[in-house]
Amino acid sequence: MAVSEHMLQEAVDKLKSSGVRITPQRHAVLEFLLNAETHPTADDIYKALEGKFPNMSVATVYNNLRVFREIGLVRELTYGDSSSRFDCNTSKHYHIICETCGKIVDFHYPSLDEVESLAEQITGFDVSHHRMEVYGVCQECKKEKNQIV
Amino acid sequence: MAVSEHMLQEAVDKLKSSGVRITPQRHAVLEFLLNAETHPTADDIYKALEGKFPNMSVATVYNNLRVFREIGLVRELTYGDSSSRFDCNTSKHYHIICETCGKIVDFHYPSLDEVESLAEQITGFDVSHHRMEVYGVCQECKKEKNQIV
DNA sequence: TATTACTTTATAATTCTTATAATTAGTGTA
DNA sequence: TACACTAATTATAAGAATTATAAAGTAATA
Repeated sequence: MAVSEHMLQEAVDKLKSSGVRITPQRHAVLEFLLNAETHPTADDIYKALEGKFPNMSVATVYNNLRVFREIGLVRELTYGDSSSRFDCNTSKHYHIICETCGKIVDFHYPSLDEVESLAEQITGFDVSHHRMEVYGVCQECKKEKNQIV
Repeated sequence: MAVSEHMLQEAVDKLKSSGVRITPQRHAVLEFLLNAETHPTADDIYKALEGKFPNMSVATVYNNLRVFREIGLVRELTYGDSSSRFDCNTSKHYHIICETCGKIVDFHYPSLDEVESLAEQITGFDVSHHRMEVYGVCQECKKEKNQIV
């Protein structure tokens, strides 16, 4: 129970007010996501909940993630070669990704409103949001590299 | 021949100096990418070159795109639900994407070196680069929306 | 020209995600 | 609480994008 019950309750309320039923599976996926330190894939979630719900289908995980995303409880992060990762976007933040081990670390920075407004002026789009990721090599992988050399 | 022969030659030289053979298929993929106004998918490229190379395999397109990417001639852009798109990253720029029709438009902005150096300080990563996309609705789709209403 | 290593081709396999249909189970109301 | 309505879950299959494999072809080099 790393995360406050409050946040979970808030999320459940948001689902209810959107007419979404609270099933045990759905509740478990939501709880897992809120407590996740990492940014899990659908399969991570599936594997984590297999013990509690031996009959659960992968489709259920995907269905629920889609519902959460549509309501705005969850952000879907898509990167190069692997599967999507899911993140509870409670606070605005960016991600920095290790090119060696794939680790994703949160990283706060004042939101780039300036970029959005400039893009709007240049392109004539109605801007809704933006995404940004920084790539590099994390400290652990740097150490390993040095040891090999 | 929208793109200067110079750029193509430069790219070919870069491949040669990396020990990569210049085959007709490889040359064609490269040329197509350099001339592309859009940001094509692997399948776009495959379809475009089918006429010239009736026996070409999709795997060849993927193989060559991987080679180009590894050498740094091409950037792979991954978005939500569809396939990767490929972009010759000759000049640093960002993309703005229409949430309605999926169109991708280039968009120049002073590179955010500040973000990179801050991220480096906070996280201890060795930063190599970053990506950013702005999302919104393009002018054409805005017009259509208004007409429907 | 012969050899070697790299490429292409054709095909199969993998992986991630979505669709389908039947069954199960929440939720509001009497 | 029981009922009925509808949504959600399950199991399975299908789909799409990408990668792996092995055989055949081809460029580069001596």
